[in-house]
Amino acid sequence: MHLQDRWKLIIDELNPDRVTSVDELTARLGVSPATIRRDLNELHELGHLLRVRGGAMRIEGKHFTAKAEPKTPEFQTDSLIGQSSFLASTIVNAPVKRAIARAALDFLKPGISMIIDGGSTTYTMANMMANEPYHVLTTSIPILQCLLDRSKVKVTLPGGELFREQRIILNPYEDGMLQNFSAAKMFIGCQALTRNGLMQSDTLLVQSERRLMERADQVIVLADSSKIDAPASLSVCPLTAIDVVITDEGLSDAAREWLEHAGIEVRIAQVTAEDRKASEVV
Amino acid sequence: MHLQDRWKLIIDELNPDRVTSVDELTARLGVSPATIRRDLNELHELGHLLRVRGGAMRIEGKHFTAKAEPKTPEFQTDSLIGQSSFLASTIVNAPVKRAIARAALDFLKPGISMIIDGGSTTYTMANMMANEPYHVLTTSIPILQCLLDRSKVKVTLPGGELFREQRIILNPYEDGMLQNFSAAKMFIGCQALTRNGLMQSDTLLVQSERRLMERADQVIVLADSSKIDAPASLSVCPLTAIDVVITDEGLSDAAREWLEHAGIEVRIAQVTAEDRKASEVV
DNA sequence: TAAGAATCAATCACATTCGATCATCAATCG
DNA sequence: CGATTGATGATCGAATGTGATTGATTCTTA
Repeated sequence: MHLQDRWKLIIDELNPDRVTSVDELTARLGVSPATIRRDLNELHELGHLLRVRGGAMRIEGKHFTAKAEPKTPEFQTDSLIGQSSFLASTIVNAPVKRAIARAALDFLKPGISMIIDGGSTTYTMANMMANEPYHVLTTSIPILQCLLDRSKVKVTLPGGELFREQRIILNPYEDGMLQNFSAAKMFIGCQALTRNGLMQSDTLLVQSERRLMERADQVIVLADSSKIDAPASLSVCPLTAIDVVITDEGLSDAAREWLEHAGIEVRIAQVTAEDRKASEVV
Repeated sequence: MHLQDRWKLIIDELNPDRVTSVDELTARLGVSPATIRRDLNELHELGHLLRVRGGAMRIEGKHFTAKAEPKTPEFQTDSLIGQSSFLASTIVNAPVKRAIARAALDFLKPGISMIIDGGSTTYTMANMMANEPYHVLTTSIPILQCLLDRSKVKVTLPGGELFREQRIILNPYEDGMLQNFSAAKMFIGCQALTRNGLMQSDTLLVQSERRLMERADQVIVLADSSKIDAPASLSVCPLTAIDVVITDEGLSDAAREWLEHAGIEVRIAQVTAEDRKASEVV
C-alpha cells in the first residue's frame, strides 16, 4: 500500500464527531502505530485533519474523499456584519482568529484605553483578554458580556439603538459619551481590506465606525488573510487611516507590499498548537 | 475516552440556566473528579464555559454543538438568570414579583415608548413582556439581554459606564441619547418607598434615575409590600413625582392611605397559582 | 462566630502516548 | 549488481493525561 492510499483511507476512517484513536487506525490499516503517527502529523500539517493526543479528529466542514490539494485558503464568509449569524462566524477559521486576537493583545498595556469594534475576531480578542485595568469602549453586546467578568476592565458603552442581528449598538445621534472618550487604540475587524481601504457591507456600521475611528489615536485592523482583497462594497476609510494590520501567514507578498507601501505596519500572527486546541471543542 | 471527546460531552452536558456540578459530570462521564476539574478549568481558560464553584455553566451564546442549530441563535428568555448567577440568588419573593410585573404589563400598549430601570422586579417584567412593537430604553444589561429575542421591541441604551455589581450602565455625563428620548412611561423598582419618596442605596444610581425620570411622562413604581416603609438612605424623588405604585396584598392600610393621599394610584397585584409555579423553576 | 462539610489546587505515582533515533527492507538508479 | 533513497517498524527516554491523596480554602449551618 502506498502512502497516498493510506492517507486517503485514514481520512475516510476518521469519525466526524469523536476522536479516532491511533490504535483504531493501526488495527484498521494494519500498519504500525509509528506509521500512523507519522501520517497523522503530516496530514495535520497539511490541514487535512486535526491531530490530538491519542488520535485525530476530522476538521469541521471538510468532507472530501478525493485527495485534496495543498491549500489556498478558501474564501470564507465570515463577518458577523454580513448575513451569517454571529455564532456561525465565530467558528469559521477559529484557530486563525485566535492567533490574530492573541497578536492584538500585544498592543495592550495596563491603563490603556481602547475602542473595540464588533466582529468575530474582536470578540475572540475580548475573550482572550486578561483582567487588567484597561478601559474599553465597545458597541458590541457579546463583547460587553464577555468583559463582564473581567473585574478590572472598565467598560464604557456609547448610547444608541440595539441592532439585534449584529448584536451591536449604533448611535444615530452625536453622542455625549463618545465626545468625551479618547482612545489610544482602536481594534476593528472588517469584511474586506483592499487598496481602497477598510470595507464593510452595512451602511449604518460604516457611519458608526467612522465616528469611532475619530476618537482613536491608532487604528489596528484584525483581518485574516482571506479578507485581504475580498469583494466588498462600502469603504469605511482609506488605507492611510490605518496604522496596523494583523493578519495570518496566508498573506500574499503582493498584498503585503501594497499594505506596507501605504505606511501600514503588517503583523503576521503565528497559529500555535494551542490555538488549534482551543478550537477543537467547537 | 479522549480528552476532546470528553470536552464535547461536557459542553453538551452544560446548561445555561443552572450550574452543572462536578459530581454530575463525574457520574455522567465516568472519570474522576480531578479530571473533571482539570477539564473545566481548561475549558474556562479557553472561554468555552463559565467555571463556578462546584461545577460550571454554559456561556450564553455558546450553545452550538455537534447537533447545533446553525443559524439564528435564539436567546432563551430566562437565560441571563443562569448567566448572572447573582440574579438567581437575589430573586427572592419571586411569585410576588411576577404578580407585580404582570400587573405592570397592563400599562403597555403597542407603539408605546418606555424607560425600564434596572432591578429584579423590572427584570421579571421584561422577562414576561410580549413581543410587541414597544420602544424601550433601559440601563440594565440583564434586561437588554432579555429583550434581545423580542424582535419587535426596539431597544435603546444610554451611553455610559458599566457597573458590574448591578449590571447597569450609568452615565456620568449628560448624554445625547437621553436628551432625544422621551418616554410615555417609566418603570422603576426601588430599595424602599416611604413618605419621603422613592429610596435607593446607591448615589450613582440615584443620579441616573433622577435624570431618567425627567424623560418620562408617567412614573410607575414596582415595589412589593416589604419595600414600603423599609429603611433606606437616599431619596431619589418625592412622592409627588410618582404616578402609580404597583404592590402586593401585603400593603398596610396605613401605607395605602398615605400613598393615595399623595395622589398616587395604588394597584394591588394578585399572586396566582401560576406565579408560584413559574417561580419554582428558577 | 465557630464547627463541619464541600470544594479546590497541588502533588505524586502510574499508564499511555509521543518524538527521536536507528535498523531493516524495498524500490530506484547508476 | 551495488549504492542510494525513502518508507517502515522497533526501541527508549521524555512528555502528557489520569486518578488518588493531602492540606488549604470556601461555603454552609448551627
